[in-house]
Amino acid sequence: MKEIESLLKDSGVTPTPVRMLVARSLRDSVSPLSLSDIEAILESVDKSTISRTLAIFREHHIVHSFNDGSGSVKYELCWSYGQDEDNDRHVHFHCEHCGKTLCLSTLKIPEVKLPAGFHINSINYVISGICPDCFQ
Amino acid sequence: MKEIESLLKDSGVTPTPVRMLVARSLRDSVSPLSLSDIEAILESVDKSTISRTLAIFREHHIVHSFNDGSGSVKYELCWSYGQDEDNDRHVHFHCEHCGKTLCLSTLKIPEVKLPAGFHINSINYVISGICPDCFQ
DNA sequence: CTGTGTGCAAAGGGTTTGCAAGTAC
DNA sequence: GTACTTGCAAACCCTTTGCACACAG
Repeated sequence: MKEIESLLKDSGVTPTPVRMLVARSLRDSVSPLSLSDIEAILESVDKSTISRTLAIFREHHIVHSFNDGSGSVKYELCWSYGQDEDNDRHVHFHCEHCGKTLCLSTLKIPEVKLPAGFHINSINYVISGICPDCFQ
Repeated sequence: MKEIESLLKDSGVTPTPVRMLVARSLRDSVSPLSLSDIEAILESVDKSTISRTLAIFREHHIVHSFNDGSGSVKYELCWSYGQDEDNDRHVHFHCEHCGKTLCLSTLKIPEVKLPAGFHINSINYVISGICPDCFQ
């Protein structure tokens, strides 16, 4: 597992205590987290600071964000940093019952052939439904 | 082109003037619209009414909504009403420059094979990038 | 008279910004 | 001292809700 501190440094971000905490929360979570998820985990850190931290992380491609339809944006670490860029293009599953968003890292997003002239930055592939835990 | 009035009636929704206007806005737009897009088109109609109208449309599967990452939910008519359900599972493209979201109706969302136990309700496939008009 | 539909104002949630105090170099 | 980081409060955007009036059957 990559060291959080060197991940930040290598990305050109000063590893302050708060930034380490935010990055560690994301690393230790089994699923992507929203700003308020992180706020709940790091009780002592202000949400505005978390917001700014996540913005910095995004600019430096330490995290990527996506919208799972839950109403709040979710963040996860870009572990593909420095590797094959496509490593982070995987499918997410949003459970409409428990509200969790799962990261199906083994499922790569199938690409489609766009008409000429479109330039792709990122792809958001979210499946909504009921997860195995919630399906009785 | 299907008549708006019969679309509403057939779906069990009373075709009031405001509802017709909202449905027509969606039908006449080349791209999916947000609540505030519709509010801007229908200057005289209150946003709360539009919000309630869209909620009713959603319940009756007259429109479907999705999140393009722009910050506001986009709506479009379900033209596949009464037909093959998968007709509406197509790809969207969100331009990060002009902010428009295009509906690539010819591109069906490629499906992935989920592990057992997941139950799919809907799939959201949005590509973000620069559209041909904005790419110099 | 009773249902339903609508507009206005206000509240709600999620996120960001202004500003001032604190910290590191 | 200078630049960066943080917390608090307030603002912001988008959407929904409460309430009262209007209208149709």
